Amino acid sequence: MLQTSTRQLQPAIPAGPTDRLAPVEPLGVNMRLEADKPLFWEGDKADYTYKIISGAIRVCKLMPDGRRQVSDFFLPGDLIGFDFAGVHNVTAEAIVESIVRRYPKQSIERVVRDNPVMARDMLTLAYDRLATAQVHMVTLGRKNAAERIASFLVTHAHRSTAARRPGQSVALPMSRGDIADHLGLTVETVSRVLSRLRHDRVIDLPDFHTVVVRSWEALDGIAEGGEAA
Amino acid sequence: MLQTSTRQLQPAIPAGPTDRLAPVEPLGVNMRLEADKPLFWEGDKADYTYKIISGAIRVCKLMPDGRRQVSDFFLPGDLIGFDFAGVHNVTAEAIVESIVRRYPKQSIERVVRDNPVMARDMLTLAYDRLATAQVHMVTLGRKNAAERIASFLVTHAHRSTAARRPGQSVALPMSRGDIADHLGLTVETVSRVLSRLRHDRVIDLPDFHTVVVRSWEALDGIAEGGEAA
DNA sequence: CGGAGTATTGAAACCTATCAACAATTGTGG
DNA sequence: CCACAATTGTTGATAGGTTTCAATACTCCG
Repeated sequence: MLQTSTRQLQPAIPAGPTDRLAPVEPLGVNMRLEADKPLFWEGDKADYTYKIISGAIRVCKLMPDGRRQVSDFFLPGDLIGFDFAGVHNVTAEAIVESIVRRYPKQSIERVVRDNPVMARDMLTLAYDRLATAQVHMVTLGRKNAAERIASFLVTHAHRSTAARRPGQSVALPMSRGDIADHLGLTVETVSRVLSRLRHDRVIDLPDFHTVVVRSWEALDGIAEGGEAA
Repeated sequence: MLQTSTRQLQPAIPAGPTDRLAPVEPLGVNMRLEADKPLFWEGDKADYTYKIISGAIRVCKLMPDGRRQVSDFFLPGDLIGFDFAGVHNVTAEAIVESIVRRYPKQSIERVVRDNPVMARDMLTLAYDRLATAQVHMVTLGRKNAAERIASFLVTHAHRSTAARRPGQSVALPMSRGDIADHLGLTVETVSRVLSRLRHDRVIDLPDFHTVVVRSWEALDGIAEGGEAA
């Protein structure tokens, strides 16, 4: 289960104009994280919040018998670990070698307390996350394998790539297993559906970690169950 | 698909000691909602936030072809509709005849802006919701039918009932269809699993809307995949 | 009492998981 | 640099759990 790869992603969002952490930026410390190394574990005391500078992070929960659910993937510019309960309720791990900037939660909370605009921003961020989770619950609860994969590709592309033109290449830093655990499928099913999408000329798969989208319309249609899945 | 029942739930949480809305309480207006009537629709402008006084609310999303995912159920004392994006991203409907107290979102935002404690409370609330969603994603993505039903019963009981003793009766205001759409199953599967749990002496089903838990240990075990599901 | 809606139960079909084999890739060390 | 091992991904055959289709029972109300 260990990856020893050293492939690395370039930051898609350099710093972001809407950097909500500007006031605490000087308190941040950059950290380098090797592939598959944890940023924090579920149950850990939540003393820090992190901003992803480069790389990619997966956030997941484990069942006692090892079954895993990846709630979400995070890319450069994203903030994670902002758990207000004092304890992380998910585990965060690097997918590839990543750089994250760590901020003391205490200082963030202070800014939230002193700065109403910041407080509102943080609330907006929290509700954005919740909205994302609600959309993903539809995927997990009501979509078939093809619809799940198509939804994932569209969503992930939307987050990681600005353009959306035919032939657009989308980086998939995560493994098939990560995708499977995100979508409630097995690696075999993920692989089969991707192969079928390639066979149907919807996508190309130049290598394991790249998807070239040939038809966004087809992908959108499949994602929402509009056409033959 | 219409329920015409008039059964009604008594408030389990009368007002709550941790009533976060105390400062805006006077601005609230009570509303009565018939069973199956919407409180708001996905896409509606989010001008109000609501506190459930009595009854039960389901929050859901619909796919174009009618497939439905119920993200969560809410009971007396709960706050809903606190979408900061300005637009509701889910639909909320009464399950049974309910009383909800409506607050202008504007006034809540003002309190959040002026009162740091309130801001922090709202953030905590938002992250509690996110944590709940993350737990439910494990259920949707990685559990089988029996584990899903058991998880739901344990979670719902935890929210609606203080006690947790053998023979404890738990009210299920929602229909089998609501439960199915919450757990990513069909009504038939929900019915079958409940029948099986009754046959296995884990629960009793005196009527459609009541579950008597005979063994919490068994239910907990099944929920986490600990024993034969 | 009757009718509509809801819930239960059964049989068959289907989608995805499981098991298994193989291919491709990556990393290691001679 | 190449051979080898380990990991990851793909593809095939089969099995199994849940859905689908169908029939019946049960409630709630008019």
